[in-house]
Amino acid sequence: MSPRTPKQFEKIRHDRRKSIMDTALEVFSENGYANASISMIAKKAGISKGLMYNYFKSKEELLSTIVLDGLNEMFELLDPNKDGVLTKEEFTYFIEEVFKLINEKRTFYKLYFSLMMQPSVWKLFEARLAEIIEPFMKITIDYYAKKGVENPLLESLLISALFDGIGFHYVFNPEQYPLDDIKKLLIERFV
Amino acid sequence: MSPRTPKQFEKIRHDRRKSIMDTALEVFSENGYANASISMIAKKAGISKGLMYNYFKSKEELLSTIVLDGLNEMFELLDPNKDGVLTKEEFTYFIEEVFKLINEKRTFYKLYFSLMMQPSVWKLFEARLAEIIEPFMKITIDYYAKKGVENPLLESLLISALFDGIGFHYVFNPEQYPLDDIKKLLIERFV
Amino acid sequence: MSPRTPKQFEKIRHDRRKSIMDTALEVFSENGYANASISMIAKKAGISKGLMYNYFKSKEELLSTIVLDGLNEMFELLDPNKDGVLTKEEFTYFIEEVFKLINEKRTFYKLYFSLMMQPSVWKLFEARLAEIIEPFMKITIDYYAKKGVENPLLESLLISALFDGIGFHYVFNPEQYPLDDIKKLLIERFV
Amino acid sequence: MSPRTPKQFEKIRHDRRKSIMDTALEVFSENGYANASISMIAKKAGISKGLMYNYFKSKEELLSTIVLDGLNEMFELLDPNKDGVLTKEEFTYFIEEVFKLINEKRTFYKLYFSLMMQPSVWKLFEARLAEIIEPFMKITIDYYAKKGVENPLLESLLISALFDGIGFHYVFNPEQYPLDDIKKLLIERFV
DNA sequence: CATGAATGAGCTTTCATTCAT
DNA sequence: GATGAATGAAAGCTCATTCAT
Repeated sequence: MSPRTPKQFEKIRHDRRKSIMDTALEVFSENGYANASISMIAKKAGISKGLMYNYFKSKEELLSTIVLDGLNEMFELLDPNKDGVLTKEEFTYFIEEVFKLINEKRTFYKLYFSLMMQPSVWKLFEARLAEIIEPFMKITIDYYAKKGVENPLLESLLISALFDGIGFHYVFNPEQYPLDDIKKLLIERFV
Repeated sequence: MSPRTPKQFEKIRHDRRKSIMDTALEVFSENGYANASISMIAKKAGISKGLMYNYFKSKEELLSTIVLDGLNEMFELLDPNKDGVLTKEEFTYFIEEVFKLINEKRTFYKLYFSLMMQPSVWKLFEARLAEIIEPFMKITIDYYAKKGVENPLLESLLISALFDGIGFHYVFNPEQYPLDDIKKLLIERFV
Repeated sequence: MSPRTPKQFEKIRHDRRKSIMDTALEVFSENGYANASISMIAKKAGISKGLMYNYFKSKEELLSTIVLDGLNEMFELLDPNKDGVLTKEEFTYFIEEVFKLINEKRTFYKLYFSLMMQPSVWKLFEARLAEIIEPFMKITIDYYAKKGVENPLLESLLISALFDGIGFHYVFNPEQYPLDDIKKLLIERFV
Repeated sequence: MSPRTPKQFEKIRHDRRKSIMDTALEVFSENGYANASISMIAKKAGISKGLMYNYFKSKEELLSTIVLDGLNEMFELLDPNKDGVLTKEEFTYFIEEVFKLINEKRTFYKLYFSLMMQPSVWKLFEARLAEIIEPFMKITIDYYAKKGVENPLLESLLISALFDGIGFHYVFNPEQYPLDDIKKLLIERFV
């Protein structure tokens, strides 16, 4: 039982931080930000309220960390990282990724939607989201332009509206939504 | 000098009630239900907090009155009232109506989205909304079936996701969204 | 249809006043003073809140008028008005009167008990009540003294405690309380 | 320096809880439940309003804890715990106990009376009180039956009315009430 | 590092009272 | 006289945040 090394301490801190964030995401997403209390989160995470403030300096910072983290994951998942060109196969793959995202990050997505509707809160994340949406729009516009679609921008707006609309409906009623069929249809129709 | 007649009282009540509801819709929509306080609403409506409760017996009743009223208007705007058959022209007209709705009731639409994300609150309105959505789904499914589309249900889900997605994006950034162009494209593509 | 005479106006005022007081007594007694609202009373009395304030300048004044009036009635019912001497028959009659009072003024009695327990409110009526209790005590003490009871004061305290205790129990559970039997026993035992 | 141990926390909680209950009993008893505000209690107890709700989840729970606690003490003080038979000495002792109770728990007794008069609140405690009153009635009825009194139930009602009536008067004016003399008289007369 | 008691601002709601008509 | 819309103070309660230990 030698004393813990600094690295071990850091790992403990990191793990705890992650566990708080996971718990908080769940609680925020379930109850809405305003209705979720720090007490609930702390209890569910198995720590004291005081300790929470050791990891996040306010409820708002906790939220914003969660959201920015989530957006970063989104960014990574969606980041094509391919220098400009998007083939048909790549676009198909891309859509698959979007749907994987919708499905895997359902909880996050729910929170994201609920925040989006509150300008007062949303302002915090708008900029970061733009960083994700912009390349997404650019790459699809390029794709449609190359494909010879009449108005690539509109086409691109259409498919992004579809992504959000589908995500919205799915998150709202995940059990009965035919997500896979919709995905296939989308690939048929929009690739 | 002479006391107010019942008719005068009724007018006062009606006007005030309307003004409270209008203000509240704005405040709820801007801040989310949970974040909007009765104080904010009262101040913005230029009345005392107490008076609110002369008109609505709770914050929840205020919300629910606003939402049900809005859904009723939606219902009237969208109610096809055509016994079963939907021609191409009618469907075009129908889409026009939906976009008119999105545009005119922007504030309400925003509130509607934000509530959808909070199951605890949403339960209050689910039933009424179903009455609107159900005939909408039915009529579009029928339309696509008659048109010979392979999977009418999926097609219908697709277009309803589009409506919500577009509404979502438009509400979010109404100045720059090319709503009319999108509408034209939608009619071209989905009618 | 000649215009109403001043006397008629006065009668209207008097009747209305009485009706407000009766209603208020009921409402106060049923709900307790603090839980009874002016709105409830006005509605139940069939008049507007504003008019209430035409008859009583505050809720407290309404209460105090009711209580003092009730105490006056008590006073009249119990006032022996017999110059000093109290025969056995008169004492029996007196006890009959007390029980009649308990029974007839059940509602008032309930209010009276509930107020008695709140020093802050009670102070208002203490003096008037003393005027009633004092001759009551005096006359019973005299009675017992003449009868040769060892300690007339104690005996008098005992019977007045009994009156209140019985009233208390009866008011609390009027259906099952054997008021008449208790009265007979009391006369047997204490006259 | 070192963090507080669970035992220390428990002591803090226990002490504070007791202090709040003591203060609240006084305030409720002095002003009546409805007229006593949490603010008053908190101020008198020297704590913030918020803290109250760390210890009792509502005003009603605070009241009900106090009353049930008091009734339990009553129960213990009065619980005969003697299997059926009640001798003359035991009955005397029993009356002594009742008077001790009236005297020691004056504040509680006052609250108890004031609550009794408000059916809406009283319902909460009725059942527990019945547990106390029932054996009390039973044991005295048995006693009087054995003694050969003509109507033991009436006799029992009489003495319980006396207990309440005396308590009532004593609580109302404790300084001048000859509680001991009354007690002696009661024992002479009713044992 | 960890705890949870404690605070205080702000929330929803109620209601006696006023007053323009 | 009569109405009820309107006010404002105060109630019960919640919760993010602080801090002594």
